[in-house]
Amino acid sequence: MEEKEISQAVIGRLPRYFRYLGELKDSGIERISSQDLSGLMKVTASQIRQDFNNFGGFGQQGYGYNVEYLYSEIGKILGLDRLHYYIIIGAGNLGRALGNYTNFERRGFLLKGMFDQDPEKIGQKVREIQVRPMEELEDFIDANNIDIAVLTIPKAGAVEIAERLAGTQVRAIWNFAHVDLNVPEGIQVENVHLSDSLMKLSYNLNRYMQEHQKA
Amino acid sequence: MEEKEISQAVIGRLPRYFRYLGELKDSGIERISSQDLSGLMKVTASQIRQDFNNFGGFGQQGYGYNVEYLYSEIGKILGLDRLHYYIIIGAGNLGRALGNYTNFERRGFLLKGMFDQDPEKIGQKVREIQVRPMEELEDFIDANNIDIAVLTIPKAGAVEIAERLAGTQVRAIWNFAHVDLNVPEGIQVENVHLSDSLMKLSYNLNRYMQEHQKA
DNA sequence: TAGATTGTTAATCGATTAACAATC
DNA sequence: TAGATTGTTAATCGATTAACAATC
Repeated sequence: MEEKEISQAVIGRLPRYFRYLGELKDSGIERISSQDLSGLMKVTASQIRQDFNNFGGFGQQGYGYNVEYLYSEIGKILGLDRLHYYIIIGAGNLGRALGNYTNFERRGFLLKGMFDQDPEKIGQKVREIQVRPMEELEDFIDANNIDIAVLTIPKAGAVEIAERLAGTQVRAIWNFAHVDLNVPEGIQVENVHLSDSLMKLSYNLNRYMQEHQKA
Repeated sequence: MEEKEISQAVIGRLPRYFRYLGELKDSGIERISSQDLSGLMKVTASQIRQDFNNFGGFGQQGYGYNVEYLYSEIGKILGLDRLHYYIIIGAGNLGRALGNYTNFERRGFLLKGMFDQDPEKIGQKVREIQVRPMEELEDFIDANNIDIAVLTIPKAGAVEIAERLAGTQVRAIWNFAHVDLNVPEGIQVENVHLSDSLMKLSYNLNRYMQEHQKA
């Protein structure tokens, strides 16, 4: 069933290519060589060509890559050519912040619902979306063709909610809870562990200061 | 000046070790072998031992690792044994969400100030912290021993603000703006590109669906 | 002591970079 | 055609895993 199986290292670089190509496109640039893109993005031209060739040849010898075409192809690879309906579970600060972040809509990610277990929060509005009680989760997912769930609840409840989601048609969880979810294969999980990221920054900060004998 | 230079792959795993060890500690477990930790964390025992040995031997043959000791050592490596004062630049939804996230305080990251250029936002409060105008940035950093700046502003202004920060004592930028900052070496940048993360999830979701011929 | 488990070296695997023939 | 630049193979580099001697 598997195709060639692209490594996650490559996938992880695609959004950045997509961003740079979008900017090139917006500034009216028609074509670009791997060499020029390399200079811009500070990665090797070799890596750029290898990465793109994982998906078949997008370029042309002697010419380079057509910016608009490449942009659109990478968008397709990333699944941005179709709509995704998502819900946010957890209407706390972070959940509401993400719910208000309208940029995702531009990429085809449409917020359909928000959920929380706190009676205080139920009924509150984020943009046009009303916060719903957790009891309605499964029915709502069914009725609204939800395929992505964003988890912005404390770690305590996250594992259990992930299990509930596994029983629905949701096939992707964007997990902001600071815990590793254990979901059946077939459900994709992308973790955003903010405190891990902060600790990494802290490590690099402290190491640099030590190496340079700061006060 | 460089020491052994630990790879970022290893650094990236430290916070997760730290989290698991904290949980083990909290449940009263005194010691653990790389093998048992391996089962728990779903990484190889070999990798665990290699990772820890980058920093010198924390274990003991025939015994394993003392949970409390290892936890505290990794904390030190991550720089969590000292206080970090940080500011948030950009008092929008995300900035306020992060400002309200009190868990960082427990790790020694103390929010000292918030900044925004929008006159509407200036004076607003997040916890005890009042949002300040951008003009006060440099003086405030100086006066309050800030070493970390969190950037939660739109990409348009981020590059310029990063340049301003480069002239201050700030030595680490936690960047949520969707743009690559160009700072002098010596300033650490950790990017959290949420839309990149969402696109990665989208890729994996779509690939899986295609492979499994969903409707 | 015998058993367990680390620390560390060696082997493997995968990802990145270099090189160059194919070709526009 | 000559020049440019890809696509792709080969070489290198780094990270992960396996193996085992050291040692608690």
